[in-house]
Amino acid sequence: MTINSQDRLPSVDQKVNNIPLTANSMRVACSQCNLRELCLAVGLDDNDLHKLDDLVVKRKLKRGQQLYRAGDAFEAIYAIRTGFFKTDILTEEGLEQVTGFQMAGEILGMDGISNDRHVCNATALEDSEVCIMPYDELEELSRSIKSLQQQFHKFMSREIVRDQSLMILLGSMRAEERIAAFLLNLSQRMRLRGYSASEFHLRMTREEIGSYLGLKLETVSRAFSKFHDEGLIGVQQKYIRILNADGLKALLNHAPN
Amino acid sequence: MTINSQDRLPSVDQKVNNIPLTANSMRVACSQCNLRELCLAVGLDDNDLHKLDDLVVKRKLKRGQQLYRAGDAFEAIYAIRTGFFKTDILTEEGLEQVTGFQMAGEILGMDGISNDRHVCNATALEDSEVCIMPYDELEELSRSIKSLQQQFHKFMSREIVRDQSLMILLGSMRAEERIAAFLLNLSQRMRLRGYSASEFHLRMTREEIGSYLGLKLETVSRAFSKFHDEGLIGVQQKYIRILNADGLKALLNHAPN
DNA sequence: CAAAATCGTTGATGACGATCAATTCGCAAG
DNA sequence: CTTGCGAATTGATCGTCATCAACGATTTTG
Repeated sequence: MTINSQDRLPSVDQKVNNIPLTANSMRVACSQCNLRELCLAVGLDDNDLHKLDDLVVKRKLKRGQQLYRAGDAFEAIYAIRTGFFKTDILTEEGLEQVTGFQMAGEILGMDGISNDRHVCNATALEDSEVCIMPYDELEELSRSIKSLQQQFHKFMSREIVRDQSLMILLGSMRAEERIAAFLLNLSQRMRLRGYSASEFHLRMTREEIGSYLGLKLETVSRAFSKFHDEGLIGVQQKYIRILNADGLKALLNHAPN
Repeated sequence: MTINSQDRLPSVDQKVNNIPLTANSMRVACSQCNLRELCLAVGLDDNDLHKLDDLVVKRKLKRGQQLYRAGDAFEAIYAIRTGFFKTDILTEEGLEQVTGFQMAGEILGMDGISNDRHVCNATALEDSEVCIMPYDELEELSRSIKSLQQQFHKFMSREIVRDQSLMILLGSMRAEERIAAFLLNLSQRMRLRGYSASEFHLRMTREEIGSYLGLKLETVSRAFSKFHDEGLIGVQQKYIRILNADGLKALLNHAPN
């Protein structure tokens, strides 16, 4: 959680959005990205896709590196090409609160638009690659490309809806329901990306899951063990198998409160 | 909570965005609105302001009327001119979960952009007036007016940030901290609008506050009573006076967990 | 490979807030 | 004025999850 100067790339030579164009940050073509159906590029024709290409730059991050930090000047939003991230906020008392986990095709950084500064930290939980989209250029381009504008607005709105689902989870579900919902959500997002929905590696710790769900790590661990005993899931540390998805879903419905 | 057919305006004559242009829904000038510094119109010059005027229509709602419902087709976003609203979602089990309280100058409806349908209900908690901004026209106009585009993006981003603050509240604060934070937030927003920050009427019930904060109504009531006994606030039903704002703030800081 | 550190599991106990219940208050309608 | 109803308050009890603590497993580091 301490700030490591290595997390930041040195400032040299040619730069795009303050990131040097070196081996780990280079031009990339949206037109050839296999995520373009998940990403901002949805629905763009070839011509427009090339315009988007012109403003996108790639950057690689090692596990543990931060993409941006709370307080950083807001310059760009980021589309995840590969890898896995968490976003978190340090509360007044210095406690970390995780606000989300993001995977390929999802957009990071939109929280920064409101005040020209990021309000949360974004950290790679595994080696990852993002597309940097300088915000002022994106704004300009989206004034001339209607479907880009629409897509961008949909992404922002989706973030709002996502946050509200989490509010409901935090405000009305009990511990085991939250965990079940969390696992099902992850599973669903894996499926959407063509990965197995029934087995995957968690990239985050129990503590991070707990922080995200408003629970303590012990509670998360206990719920995993209980689900395991009931044959709902298989658990081996971070390797999870969903054995009975319907059983998990059943936990969500008849909430006692 | 039941759906009352009176809530919907009848369909007659000339209509804008499916709302008839009658006494309670008429044209209005952003250029002369005293909220324009809070609203989407921030930073527009006179010329652009008039273009915005052309697409905005006003609508009045009585207390208890719904502006839109979950599942409704998304057609417009709404700026509150006067009054007070709540947004809520009905969970699977039929429980109401309040997702926000909105007052003059705030924007409603942005959740609908992502799927072309609203995901929550918006209900007037007192007689209110909103500006209807048809979304496709707003999108088009914001392609030609840069500062409108920027302002709109900031509003969406602000909504994301707001939701995340609430996630932190729900995920990490105890009951009394939540209530204190809630009162201070309301107070702050009243001040911003030129009202007294130290005394105001709550427009929502204890149950709605509880739903918003992830608490039961009894817990809300008890916290109010306790704060009252400690001289932090004055409480007479829905009439609240903030007697010791610093005392309330102090509750937020040294959180035991 | 050993040592250290991080992460995860499990048990025992207790606190916070939910739940159940009774009463009071305020307001609208008859 | 009375009646009725929703909203709010207050008390008593209970359940869920946090906390404290010990141990085990896994990964990292020198």
